[in-house]
Amino acid sequence: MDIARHINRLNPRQREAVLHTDGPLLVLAGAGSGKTRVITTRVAYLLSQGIPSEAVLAVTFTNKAAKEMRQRVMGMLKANGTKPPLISTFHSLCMNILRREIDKLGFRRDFTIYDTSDQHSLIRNLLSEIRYEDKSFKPESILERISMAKNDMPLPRSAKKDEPDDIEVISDAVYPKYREAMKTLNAVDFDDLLLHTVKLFNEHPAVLQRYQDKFRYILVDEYQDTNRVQYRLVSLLAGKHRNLCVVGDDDQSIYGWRGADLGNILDFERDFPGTVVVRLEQNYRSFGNILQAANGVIRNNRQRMEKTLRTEQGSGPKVSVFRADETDDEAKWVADRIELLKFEQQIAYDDVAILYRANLFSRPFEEALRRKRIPYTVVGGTSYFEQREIKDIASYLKICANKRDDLSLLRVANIPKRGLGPGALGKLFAFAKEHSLPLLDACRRADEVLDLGKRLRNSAQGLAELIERYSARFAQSKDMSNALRDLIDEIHYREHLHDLYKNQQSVIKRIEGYENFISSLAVYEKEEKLPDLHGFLEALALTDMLEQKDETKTFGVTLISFHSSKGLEFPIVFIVGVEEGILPHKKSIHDVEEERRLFYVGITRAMKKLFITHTRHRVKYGKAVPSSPSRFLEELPAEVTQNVSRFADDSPDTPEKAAEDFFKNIQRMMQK
DNA sequence: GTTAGTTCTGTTTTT
DNA sequence: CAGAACTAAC
Repeated sequence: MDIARHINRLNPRQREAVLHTDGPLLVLAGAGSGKTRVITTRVAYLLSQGIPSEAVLAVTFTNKAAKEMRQRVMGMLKANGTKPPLISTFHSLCMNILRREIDKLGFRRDFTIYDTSDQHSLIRNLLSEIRYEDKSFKPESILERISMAKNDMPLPRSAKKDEPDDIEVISDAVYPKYREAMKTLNAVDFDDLLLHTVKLFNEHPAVLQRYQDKFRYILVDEYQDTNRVQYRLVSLLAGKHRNLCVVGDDDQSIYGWRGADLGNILDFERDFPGTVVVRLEQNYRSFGNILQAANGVIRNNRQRMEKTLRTEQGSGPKVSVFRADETDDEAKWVADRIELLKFEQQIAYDDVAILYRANLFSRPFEEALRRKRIPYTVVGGTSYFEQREIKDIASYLKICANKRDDLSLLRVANIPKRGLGPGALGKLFAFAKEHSLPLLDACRRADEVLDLGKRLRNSAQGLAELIERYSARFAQSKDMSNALRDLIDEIHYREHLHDLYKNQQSVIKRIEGYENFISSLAVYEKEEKLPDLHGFLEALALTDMLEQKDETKTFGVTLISFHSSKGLEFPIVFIVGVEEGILPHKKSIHDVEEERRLFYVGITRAMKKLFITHTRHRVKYGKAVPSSPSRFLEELPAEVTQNVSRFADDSPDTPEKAAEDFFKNIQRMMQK
């Protein structure tokens, strides 16, 4: 059979991971050890053993990973026409469970998903409700604390335990109100998707059992990134049949700050007795010197499972370390080097990546590359969904889909201007509260709202009528994209944009934005078997369906953060800004080990040649300040690195030295 | 109800 | 320095 061929090509460890189908299995997959291949082959193998597709579940974090896995599994299965199993992100898995079962928790099945900015505005509303006027609190820090609480993270109580600081007090006050509000709004946030599912399983054992018996074989990718709630979810689901395979690399755990709990992977053996551990340490990606650099660095972490990456490739060139005088020199040097590589070694620009700690460091490199006419793409940045016109239109759809979603109604109530400003809405809102009605109903019954002018009553009723009418039209699920277009026309949204922005260019951009949105609705309708508005809004919240157009092909040199680079590989890698305060970032200094892992992730992206750069002076907010080399540089084994700085010494940064270096530098330039 | 001036802040990111 | 968010004056 076909599958045997795939299995034969694996190394012994990999094969072990594939063939161990029953009972708990922990696969510690080092960087570049062929992890995806193992996972895919394992899934295909399970199916070839006669296990029905429906009994297999693979969970990932991102849609991208899910998609990739799906494609590769399908590629292996295509010959024998087996149905692919469910490969899903944590969130869409929970979404699908809740869509069926959430009424058991007192929500309606037409619930809405709130994204971060929805949460943001809810918090703001709640704060003003408590009449908390102090503006020094950012809603996002409250949100952060709420999210931490939900994910059961030990909250960093103020170091001294005498009295909780203000942000704690206010968060503790807001949290219960937040939960309450979410329930009346019939909305759940991203954390809730997971949390409610766990709650559902805990409170309804029969439901849990149904899913346990359905998914008899479970696989979790990137297990080192799971948080406590995800851990609980997985334990519950796999609790009965215990055929749980988790794959991950504790050394690549770089999401502690958003709740990932390294303990999940470190304690897996303890939590699941009888676990078989497979270590994949054979690396197929990088030359030996790069691996030695990586091993040398990660060795310094205490909290980890011992592993050492090996390769059968040669050692390759040494890791070059360059020290620039300041930010622009660093960028210029990198650009020069890339150009040189291109000419001397016929390297394609696509093979090169520049990695940094924070996105804002991309600027000088963009500039330097542009000056040299070197093509590049910056990965990361603001997402499409943040755009105003998208939010506006999406809010209209949300209120049509879930008539209790006051927040979305609030957002669109005065877009375009209907005279429903804060004053009028406040009165409507008070009325709604008084009669415990959704805001939409309050608008419909605006006649009964005292001290509201006639015009405003008409406005509110008109709005309610509009929403009801389109809601009914969308509910028919026929030709939703045309309905949306009519809605946009009817509210004169285009004209609204013209009023809002005097710059023609940006108006055109935004019109393109919503046109794009409409066509993605059209695409959704065409591709989905049973399209409905909820399905579309889910896809919108849970997938990257809108920004997938240019994902696969990056052009030229790739500029990317360490975090986003995880999982990728490049023949040539530049790691830049490796300085104290940046690579162990000053705000993350409490978890130096995670910062070290970040560096490790960066190093292990490189296949053939790695450059590491740092500067003596960094331009920060317009001013140059002295900057010292990262402590991690000392951890690079000397035998695999070479210093390629103009000044070979590692002298401290005294004025005398600086002058001397300057002089040497001049001399060098004269010799050229 | 807007628009221009002002203050403030400044990691990492996915769902 | 630069972008966001907020305030004060039209």
